[in-house]
Amino acid sequence: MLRIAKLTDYATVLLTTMAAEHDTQFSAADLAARSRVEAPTTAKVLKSLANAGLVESRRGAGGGYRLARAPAAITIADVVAAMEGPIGMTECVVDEGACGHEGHCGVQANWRRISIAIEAALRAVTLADMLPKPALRRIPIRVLRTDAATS
Amino acid sequence: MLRIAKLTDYATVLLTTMAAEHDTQFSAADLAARSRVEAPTTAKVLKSLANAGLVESRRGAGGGYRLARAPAAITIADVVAAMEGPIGMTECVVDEGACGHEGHCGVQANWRRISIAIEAALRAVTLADMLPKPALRRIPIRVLRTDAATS
DNA sequence: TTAAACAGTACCATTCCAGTCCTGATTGAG
DNA sequence: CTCAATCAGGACTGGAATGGTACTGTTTAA
Repeated sequence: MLRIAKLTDYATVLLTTMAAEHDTQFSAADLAARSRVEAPTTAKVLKSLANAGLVESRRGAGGGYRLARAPAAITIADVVAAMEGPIGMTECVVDEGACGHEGHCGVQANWRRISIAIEAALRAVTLADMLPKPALRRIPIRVLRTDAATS
Repeated sequence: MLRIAKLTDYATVLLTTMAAEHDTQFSAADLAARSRVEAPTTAKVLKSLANAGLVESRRGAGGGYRLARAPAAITIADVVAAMEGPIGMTECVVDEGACGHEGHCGVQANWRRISIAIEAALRAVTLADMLPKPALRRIPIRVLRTDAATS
């Protein structure tokens, strides 16, 4: 568990396909065929990505979609946020005041810090990294942790 | 989005309550009252936690629950796994072979690496860290990233 | 023997998600 | 100017998952 939505997964697949030729414009149907994602689903995902500004659309005959930025400038955090809204592990991280326990909840602040760490990890990976030429590299990411120690 | 389940959130609240006096035994009703989580929900969560081995239960009159290990030895990754199953951002990370796109999917391996990074972040935070005495400390976590560079 | 307390299961209502379809607006080409 | 290609936006539906709740059984201490 702790899954991203399927549509978010499809979004990464579609965007990665576009990133492979990132100044090309693709029609939704073309992208669906290349990515092997169902055409109606592809169209739905691309609309969301366009609304979020990750891809640019051109309407009309000869229209299509292209990446709005360079692959290295689009992060997985961007994609998740575009498809699912703001990243937050608990409701209270995103919708302040939505949880009746806020006054006496001891873990709220800690979940907020964890959420920030997760988002940082997702922001460290870009579409360029997702291209299928995997060679590994380890990079250190700073993760907030609560502990009785100095900053 | 990218939420943990509410029950997982409740689990952290209950466990944190227990961690505050971690060699004490609590009845489910007592914990519910202290944590202000509904009693039936509390009972349900504690059963899951007991099955996962994070808490130990004693049945019968005078029974109850206590932490199975020291708070510093129980991580948020443990709690999430206990409540929601193995941590994985996409289905194919957890259930190999469940996705029809496995042969031609270029992002699968990268999602696996991202999932591992997320899990590492969750494993870096323990119940002891969740106790409401927040003083921040930054620690570096190694996060796998795919990139055209050396290992 | 009895009451306290956990164990296991089953159930339901609600919400959410994935997938599809339809209609409308825009644009290039003939 | 007309038509076809293409995106935009919204509505709808079936199914699954979540979250709560309740009921029955088992164990244990007094």
